Amino acid sequence: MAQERYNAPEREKHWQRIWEEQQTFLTSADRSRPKYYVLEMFPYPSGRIHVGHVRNYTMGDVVARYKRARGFNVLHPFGWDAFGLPAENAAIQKNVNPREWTYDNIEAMRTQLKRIGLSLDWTREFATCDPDYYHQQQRIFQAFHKKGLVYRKKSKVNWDPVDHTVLANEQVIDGRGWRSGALVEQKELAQWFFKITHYADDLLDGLDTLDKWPDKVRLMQRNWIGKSQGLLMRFNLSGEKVPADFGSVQVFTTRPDTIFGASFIGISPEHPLAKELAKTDAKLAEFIEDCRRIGTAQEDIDRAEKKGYDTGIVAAHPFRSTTKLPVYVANFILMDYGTGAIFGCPAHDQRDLDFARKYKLKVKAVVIPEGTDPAEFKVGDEAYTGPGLLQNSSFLNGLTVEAAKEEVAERLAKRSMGEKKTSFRLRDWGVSRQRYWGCPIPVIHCEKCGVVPVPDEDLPVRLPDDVSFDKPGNPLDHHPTWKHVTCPTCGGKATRETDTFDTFVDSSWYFARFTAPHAAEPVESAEADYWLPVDQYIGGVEHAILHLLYARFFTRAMRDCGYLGLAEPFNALFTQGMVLHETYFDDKQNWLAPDEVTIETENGVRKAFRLEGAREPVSIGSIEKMSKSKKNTIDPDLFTQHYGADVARWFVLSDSPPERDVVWTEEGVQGAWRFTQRVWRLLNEAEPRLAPLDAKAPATFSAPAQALRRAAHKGLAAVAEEIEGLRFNRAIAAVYEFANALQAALQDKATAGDESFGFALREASVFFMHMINPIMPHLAEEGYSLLGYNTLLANEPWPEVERSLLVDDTVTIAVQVNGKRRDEIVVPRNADRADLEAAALRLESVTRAVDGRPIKKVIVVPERIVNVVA
RNA sequence: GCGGGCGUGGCGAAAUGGUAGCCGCAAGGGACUUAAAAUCCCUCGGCCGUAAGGCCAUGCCGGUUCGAGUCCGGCCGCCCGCACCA
Repeated sequence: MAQERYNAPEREKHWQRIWEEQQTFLTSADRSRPKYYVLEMFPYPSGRIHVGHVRNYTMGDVVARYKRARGFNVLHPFGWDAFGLPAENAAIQKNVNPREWTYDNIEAMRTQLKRIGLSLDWTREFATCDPDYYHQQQRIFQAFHKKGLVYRKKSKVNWDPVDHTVLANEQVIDGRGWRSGALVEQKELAQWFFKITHYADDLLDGLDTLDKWPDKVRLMQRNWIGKSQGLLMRFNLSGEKVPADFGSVQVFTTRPDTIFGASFIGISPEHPLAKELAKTDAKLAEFIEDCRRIGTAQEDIDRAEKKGYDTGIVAAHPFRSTTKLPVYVANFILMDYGTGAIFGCPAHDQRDLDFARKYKLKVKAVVIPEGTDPAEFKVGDEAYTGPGLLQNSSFLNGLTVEAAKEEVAERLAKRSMGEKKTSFRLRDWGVSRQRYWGCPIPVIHCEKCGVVPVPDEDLPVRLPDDVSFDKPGNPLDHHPTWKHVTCPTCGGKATRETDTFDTFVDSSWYFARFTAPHAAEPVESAEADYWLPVDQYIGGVEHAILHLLYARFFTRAMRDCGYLGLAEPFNALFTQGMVLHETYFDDKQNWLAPDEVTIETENGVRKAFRLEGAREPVSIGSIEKMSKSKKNTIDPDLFTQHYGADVARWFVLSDSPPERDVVWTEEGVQGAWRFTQRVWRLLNEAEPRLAPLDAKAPATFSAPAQALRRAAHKGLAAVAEEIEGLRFNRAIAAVYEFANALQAALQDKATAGDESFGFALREASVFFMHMINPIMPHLAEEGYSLLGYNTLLANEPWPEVERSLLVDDTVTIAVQVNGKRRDEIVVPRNADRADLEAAALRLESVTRAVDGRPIKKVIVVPERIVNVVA
């Protein structure tokens, strides 16, 4: 064929210009069509897009383009999660202004993203650091405050004494600040909290309605909320050492039924009683200090041995006055959960058992599995936590675990020694950050009036631009003038709150703001009511808990403040996999980037060589998540300039299911690139043979024409179905399958001069462009234009398939003998059971396999299988 | 430790309880070419067999079923999440 190669980079620019000129992807105000809101999690503007972005945004774009073609009114917006630490780090390291740095990054990334050809409505773009956005966020805070959903309390933070800054858990490495290396201190600071626990039950119950979320994510949220029903029990204390005001200790338990198996009381090292005792007990103080040194990291706690300190105090058993329980301070009891105190029942709790064995405490089994002889039942190294009947338990003997729980609760309640209590693991959301680059918390601290919200007319509280990062600590705090204000209530001297919001606050309502991004209110009811919820939300599974839980909380809180009319923001959630790449390193353990090496295959073994210099051999490492530190990244921008966006879009969705990780390989890219060229070639071969644009459908189709039509209609239907299910890899397989059929049809000499084939070929070619359009929109427009159309494919509706062409007249079904496949037969689709049975029994292969045995029965499943049982 | 998921060709993968391996990648052979690239055609799970055909095969062992990659039970291995949560 004489046609030129498809010049993707050049043609892609062309079509992107046309789309932009014609405002093709502007959100329509048309309310007559059903709406569809597709959203991908917005990115942090780091400065460069990476391949993971390409995959994430392409997935959303495929859905958006497909739904548009299906007649939906689509909202597909984009924005920037633009507050956060990296901007401050850049300010410190490169002496740039965080605001300028951020907006420069946004500018650069927007340019890169536009080269991907995403069908976004860019008129709705905003960044969370836009004063307009954080202005509205401050107003939401005031509304939450008024509603009682916000409060201030003292809370522990990781404090870096050198940098004068609060550190996130991940910034504390081996107990030291990641930048300063200073030993991190635990410090109490007054912090702002959102009362997410107010919605704990609702957030939990709501999960049941989210049937289009991955079960995994729902389970993670359920565990995070961690609801448990239990009992608060009071134990009276006695002993010389009992401090004043500590006559009793409150314990939370989910196993009150095991009370007769109790052998000790355990309290957290941070429990008030422990702290009080430590004042006069130096050894205890030392023990508590030791516990603190274990740290808060999961790994450390896991590795730590269970340890306790006997306080010498004893607690009275509530039902058996002769039993006294020693009170231990124990390192495995968390102050944050329940009451920070437990009663230990070693036989039925593994941790208690480990503890009891170490300190030689009594282990008494009080629950035994039904049907087991109590005399035989022994607790060894494993606690028994299953169901069973109570024994050795006075009035509880013979009861089930459930009944015993009730009985204990009732008896204690009568004596005011216990009450039922539901506990949640979920804690209120601390939103204060001692940082500059975030949304200012709009309150003023006045010596006379206390905490005063900034009045609405004074909002927004803007971040000052003239900040200095010369000194350690929060620039807002040591800005010469910014924090000094007069109190809005009394007019006296006052200071601004210098904390800013956790950036998770910014991302907790942006999806709502997109429905009316320029409104003078946080949201515009009519718009929000029309567009919300998001119909399809797409993003990384790393946000499975925090971001998604906070957004669900915000939606409820905003509903209760009158902003929104719903509880659940995201109807369907999809979590996509990461993009991985092989790694390379030299003998000095220096990582090498993919474009610094060349791969050659010698005797079937892949070997890597350094491209520059002496071509020294280098090692091929494992396949890992693309990261700057391992240098195994691919720059989508460079890639797009060379191969085009369509190749990148096609490749990241091919091969692997979208929820799974995909490995970026040069071979895979080549395959995608070859396919774009093949599409172009096929179209150019087809074009001269197409029926004219205005040709009427012929009355009858030749066999090859009919076969092509079947392939086209089946292909189109398959692509539609797979995109609906977000199975993009399978959509791509269906396109390949159709392309193979089209190619075979074009090579078929019998079609020369066949008019009905020309018609079928036009139809098939048009369908072909529709099939690839969601994934390779530029090539699809180019091809559509080649076929003689002067409208944009992006505006064309998805063609209707003829259902009759989706089913074949004949089917091939397998014939089994005793469940083993022996043959296959081609039969009319509607052949009845008797015909199928007869056809199968006629087969020589069946006779041979039956080998003279009597036939017991024949299983016939029309259109599926015949199984002869002999 | 607890919870969840996954184990299928050389690789990524596909398969409403009904012909295991669609599609792609890699590999091998051939055509075209002065040559290469590109493209096109063929082969491609393993074993036995000249062939026809047969046997084995979805991590391992068992079960249910006419029929199991798929359902159930028990192991083994890998991955992910987490909360020592009373």
